Amino acid sequence: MSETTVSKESQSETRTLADRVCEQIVTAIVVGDIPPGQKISEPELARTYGISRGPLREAMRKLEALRLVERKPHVGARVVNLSAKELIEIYHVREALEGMACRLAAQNMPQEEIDSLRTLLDEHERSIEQLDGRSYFQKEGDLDFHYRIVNGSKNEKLLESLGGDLYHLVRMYRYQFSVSSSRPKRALKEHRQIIDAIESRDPELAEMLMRRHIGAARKNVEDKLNSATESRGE
Amino acid sequence: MSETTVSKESQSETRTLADRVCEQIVTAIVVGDIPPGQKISEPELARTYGISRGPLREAMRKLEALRLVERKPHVGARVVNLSAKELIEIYHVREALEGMACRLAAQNMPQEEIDSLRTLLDEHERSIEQLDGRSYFQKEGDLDFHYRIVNGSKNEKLLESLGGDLYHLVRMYRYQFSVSSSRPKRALKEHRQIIDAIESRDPELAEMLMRRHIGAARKNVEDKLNSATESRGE
DNA sequence: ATATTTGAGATTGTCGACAATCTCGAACTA
DNA sequence: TAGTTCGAGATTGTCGACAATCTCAAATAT
Repeated sequence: MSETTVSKESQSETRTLADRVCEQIVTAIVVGDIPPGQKISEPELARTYGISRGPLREAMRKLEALRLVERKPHVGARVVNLSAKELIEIYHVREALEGMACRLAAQNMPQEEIDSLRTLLDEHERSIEQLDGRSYFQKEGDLDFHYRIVNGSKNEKLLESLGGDLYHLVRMYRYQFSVSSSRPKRALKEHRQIIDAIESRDPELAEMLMRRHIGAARKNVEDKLNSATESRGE
Repeated sequence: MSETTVSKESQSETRTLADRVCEQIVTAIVVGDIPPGQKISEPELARTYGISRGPLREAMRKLEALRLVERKPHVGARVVNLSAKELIEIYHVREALEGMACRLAAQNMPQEEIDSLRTLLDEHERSIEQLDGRSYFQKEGDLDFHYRIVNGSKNEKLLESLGGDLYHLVRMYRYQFSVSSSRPKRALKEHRQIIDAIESRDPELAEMLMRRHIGAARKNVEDKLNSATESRGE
């Protein structure tokens, strides 16, 4: 798991057992080891991770807060199964939220963070040219970029809303459908345009570019979903 | 507590003990019975509500997800104490999110919900004229309006992001600072303008009015906070 | 043969107790 | 006297067991 997408409390290594297991389960769900829609048995998972049901239940609560599992009283927990509609909804929310984040980043992001982000984009470019690192960067690197923008907005509540749960869902979707952004070079170019606008301290342009960028990603997702469903005759 | 601001799982009366207690604590925190910054003792709260520590800990997890309490491992939980900065941040997030919600509502809100919302606004007007019901509607009624708009957007993820935690924080703040919206009549007028735009199926206008409405509310909050802090010489 | 009911099995919710960790005041030292 | 160290007390984290509830298949009735 990439460190930059993880909230700050991970720095203290004396985290509680429930928190560590929760993080493990998050990864297991995101990468598909525990498939969507899978019913979760508490005793079974507790044995799997070698802990008791107490901490595991706490972890489940946290997963529920992250919208990665849904629980019904006296029935049990299931891993979420994103519908196409929900996935599109998430992109709409991101459009609004990250649009604002980008505008704020153009006002508040420190120069050093901008420089660091440019370095990250250079790494992305290299990993696109040499295809071996490709899958990682397409899956996680893109969200790293977006996370840093939101972080640069210096709006804590915005970071909570986006990073709290939406990003995990997006990550899960990408692994689940193994979607590689159709044109990584184009995405990289758009990322560069966005960081340019931020460095120019041009809030309106930055917001517009980010909204367009996410909108394009949404359209890409819609197309893939459509072609997938109609080929399955659904 | 107003029923309309509560998520749908409350319909089944066979909720789990932890969920019911959680709801009680939410109310206690929002209305200030448990003041912001207060340290929460698990055994004490468990005795207060007549339950064991198990369910109470689950309730605490849920409260943490609602951003109403903050927990540190091996230290304990405290009720959040919103800083002025965070409060303003919340209004910014609402501006972006509810702006989009309003645009979507103009496209998707069923006519019957629009009619129902107009009825609600009539009630608000009556409660403003006769001052006795005033405090309730200023505290909760306004959020009822906003909640219905978001609900009318028919975007589930949007509802989760806004209704999940932000609204509770706004409610808490209003009770805590006992802020009455400075000009309830003006707010009511703006609400009517917004619902008009939605019924006219004019997404751009609806979004613009909502953003302006929340922006004005934010400015109002900023002014109150500034006058409050400078009078205290902080 | 289909629909309804019932009951065994498993799962979740709840509880009390023990262990690990932190807090904070008192004793001690420079 | 001020600063530091140490330990008693309280609090949180973890565990295993019991009770309440749901699931689902088998048996019965129509």
